[in-house]
Amino acid sequence: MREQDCDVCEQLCEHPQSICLAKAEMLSDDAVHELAETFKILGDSTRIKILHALSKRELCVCDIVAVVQMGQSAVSHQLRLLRGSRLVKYRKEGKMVWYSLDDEHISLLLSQGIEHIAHR
Amino acid sequence: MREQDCDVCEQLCEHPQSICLAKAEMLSDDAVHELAETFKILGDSTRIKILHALSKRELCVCDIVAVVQMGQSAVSHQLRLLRGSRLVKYRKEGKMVWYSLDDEHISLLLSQGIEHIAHR
DNA sequence: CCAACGTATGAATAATTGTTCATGTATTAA
DNA sequence: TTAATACATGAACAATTATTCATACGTTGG
Repeated sequence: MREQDCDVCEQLCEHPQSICLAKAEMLSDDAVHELAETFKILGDSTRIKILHALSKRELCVCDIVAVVQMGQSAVSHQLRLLRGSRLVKYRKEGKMVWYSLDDEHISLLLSQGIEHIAHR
Repeated sequence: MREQDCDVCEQLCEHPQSICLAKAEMLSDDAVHELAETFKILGDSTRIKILHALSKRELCVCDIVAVVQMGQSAVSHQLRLLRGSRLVKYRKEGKMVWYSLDDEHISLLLSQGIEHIAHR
């Protein structure tokens, strides 16, 4: 989209071209929503601990419980959310369920976040 | 830390070495909290829209209002949160305040997230 | 089959969060 | 100075969320 394609109507403080371009480039509602959902899932201390632990090695649920020091039920609820956002995957082995990060994206997202907070 | 450094006490389903290693590698409470806070801020549709728009160009508040189509007050509140997490920076020019992403990390975080949701 | 273990889930509650409304502050122009 | 504009903020309310408790499910060993 070229800047010229944007209607230019003079109005108070607004900058119509910027607004029009920004609207044109906007992500779809679905994408925005899914993105927000994903980050929302990342936005919890318990889940960050779980993900960070899983970024090093596969763990079964009761190991995760021991690592993050929360109740088994609470951990299971969080794991469900993490599965729902495809941030973790799992495999069953008898009674146990082994969790790991869904792919390397997730590790990258985490490190990117760690870099952000490290930068001051 | 070597695996051998970990106490190995037999216990139900737990894998003491994994647990011990995971605990040793754990992020500090502060880091975990700050990381979670940062992602939590990213985890809202309105703020995603704002950040995505700002990833293309600097915008003043009333442009942002027009782009995300929310009340000025709501946008201001969200901008405050974004400033608080150092996700955006701003400069004043007369009556207007121009916002932009704080640094390239933020863009990367966004694209990383977009890649994640794109991967199905 | 039964009991025990590892994990998942529904309901309830407490805490957190987003938006709106009303109002406040800072800057500019008249 | 006054009025208008651009933006920020406090309080209140509705909506969402995390944890706990109780219980259910699925697998294994006896």
